[in-house]
Amino acid sequence: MKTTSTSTIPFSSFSNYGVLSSSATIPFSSVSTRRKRRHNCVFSSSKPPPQTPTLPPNCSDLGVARQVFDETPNRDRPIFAWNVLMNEHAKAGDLDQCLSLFKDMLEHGIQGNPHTFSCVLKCLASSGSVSEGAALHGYLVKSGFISYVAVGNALITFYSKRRRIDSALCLFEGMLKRDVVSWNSIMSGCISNNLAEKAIGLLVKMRLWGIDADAMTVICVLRACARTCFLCFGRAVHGYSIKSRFVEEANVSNSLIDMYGKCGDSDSAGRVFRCMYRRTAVSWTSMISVYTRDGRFDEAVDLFKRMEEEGVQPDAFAVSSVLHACTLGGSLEHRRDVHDQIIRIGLESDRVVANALIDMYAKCGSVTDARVVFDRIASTAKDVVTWNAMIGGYSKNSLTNEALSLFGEMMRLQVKPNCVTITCVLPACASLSSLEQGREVHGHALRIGCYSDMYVMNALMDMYTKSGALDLACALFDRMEAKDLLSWTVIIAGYSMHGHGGQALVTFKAMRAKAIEPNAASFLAILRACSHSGLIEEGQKFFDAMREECKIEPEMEHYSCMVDLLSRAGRLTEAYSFIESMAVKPNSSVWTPLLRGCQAHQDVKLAEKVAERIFELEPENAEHYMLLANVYAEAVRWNATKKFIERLNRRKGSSKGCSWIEIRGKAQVLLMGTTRHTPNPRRSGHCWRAWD
DNA sequence: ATAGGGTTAG
Repeated sequence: MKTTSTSTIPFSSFSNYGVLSSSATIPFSSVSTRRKRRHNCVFSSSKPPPQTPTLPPNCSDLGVARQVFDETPNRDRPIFAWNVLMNEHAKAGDLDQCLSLFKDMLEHGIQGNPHTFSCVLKCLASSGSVSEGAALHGYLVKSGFISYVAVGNALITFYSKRRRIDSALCLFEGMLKRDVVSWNSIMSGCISNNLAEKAIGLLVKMRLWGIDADAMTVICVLRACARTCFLCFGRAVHGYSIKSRFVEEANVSNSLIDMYGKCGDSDSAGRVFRCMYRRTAVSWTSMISVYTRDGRFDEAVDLFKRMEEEGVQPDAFAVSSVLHACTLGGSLEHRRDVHDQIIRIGLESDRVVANALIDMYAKCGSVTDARVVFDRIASTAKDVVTWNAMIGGYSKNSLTNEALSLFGEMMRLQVKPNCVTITCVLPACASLSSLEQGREVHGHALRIGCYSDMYVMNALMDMYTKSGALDLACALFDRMEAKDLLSWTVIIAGYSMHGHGGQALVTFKAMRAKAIEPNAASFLAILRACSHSGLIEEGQKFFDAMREECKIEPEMEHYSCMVDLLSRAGRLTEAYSFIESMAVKPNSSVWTPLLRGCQAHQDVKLAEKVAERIFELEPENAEHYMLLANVYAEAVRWNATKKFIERLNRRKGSSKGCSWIEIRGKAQVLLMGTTRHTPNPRRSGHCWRAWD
């Protein structure tokens, strides 16, 4: 080892080794044994008849093999036969069969060999309990099998996959013999257990130990770079993989694309993609995701279309990722094209694809289309994601009753909800202010055990504040050990909603004291609190702090909140000049609070001026005319009211009729006709309405 | 024996 002096930058220790001569030409031709994805057809129309122990059709000889094996007397069954059968069962995805064979083996007093144990550990890693694996670990130590590297490696993977990275690390440190696979396994375990930095540290150590990296090492390190956004190190690894010719391996290039994309360098990702000698479906999928992450949705969709043209059959992954691009920003035409292509390829019946389709249609506002896909999936084939996507779709589109009734159906069918389900359905309870339903969902959350899920806790608090139970929201807030920005924002908005402006201010300060940086939404919450409680100076201070200290550009809602704040306090001219000074063109939501202020403070002259600006912006919205009519009425300007209403009724093409009556010395304006712009009943103020 | 790509939440 002569590289110790340059080891501060790990890559330099790479470059000292140059090209790895022995394994450079055909480094990993044998690694391509990837688990085959089973294609689950979920649509009821094409459902195959149910059969109990399912074996893939091309593996029916496994059944025969098993039969022969079972009929053979134990003394004639070599250990090799046990291992082969166990491996085949594991490969077919039948882990129970594999494990029960192992138990039979032990009962027959047959001692396994390293192959047996790595197979069993693989099964336990994907389905078993930690205690079973730990028991086996104990046995392996006692029997001495632990000294086989392959056995130790399999144990590392087992502990990593069961999220016991400490045990994996402890085992790794204690290993007497380690090979590349040991290092790759522990690095990969660290990465999937959120210890990507540790993985990079391990790589440095590995180089110091003089162990040569292989293609898998490069793939692991690239994943660590992607996780930590360590672009410069990722570039160094790229350089190394060119020198070592690992880059010729499609899997390495795919990881490079992913790394560049996740580090925000989509141009480099594109360069790697274009330079590839042979692109696999994974390469295309990775590149589609890179463009999607970068907001280049059209390019993502184009790439998907090109994929098939260039002879690579898109799989469920490619399709799901392009659907994600369509969800975030594709045109209607793109969505139709992609859906047609999916049907043509025959992937519409894949469960993940169907779920992505539901999500796409729901997020793009066509809940009906989403529901069509949802209904086409056989009820036995629906998974939690399917239900969540549909319920969440209803929630997001303000179809609260549909969201709640679908959740009810899910419960009736005894589909087990998860934390995501809870966050999908809670907004529906919140928007109905239905404390009863909200509490019921809370009960489900308790039963599932969502108390450590931040999303659920925030959604619960939001629901309680909106259902009038601020005290319950506060109790949850106090009990949370970890609070994020959203938790604070929800509780500040809650105080604001219930008129506790002072408490909102205190909470906002407490949040900043914890070094949590407010965003646009939390500023809106605190501004609303100031406006509702008449805290004018404080509101102005927050508005200035938002722009100057936090460098957040105010959105229309912030402006309208400030106008509301000033207008309520009667500082109407100030509000007017505030609007005039805005950097962006104000819309009607900024003007209307001022018009309401004019009504409350009976400033007819300013009201007329403001109203004309609003009429220009939205001439079709009857609400605005009503507002001005009410200003006149409020100020007991009978003639003006009458004249204005006559003007309204003369308006060409107006489908609405307007009238007014006097009750107890006050004018009440009546609007008749169909409502294109459904008014908010909470804001109706002095007007009465007679619809149709 | 080890690895990479996708979907649902605020």
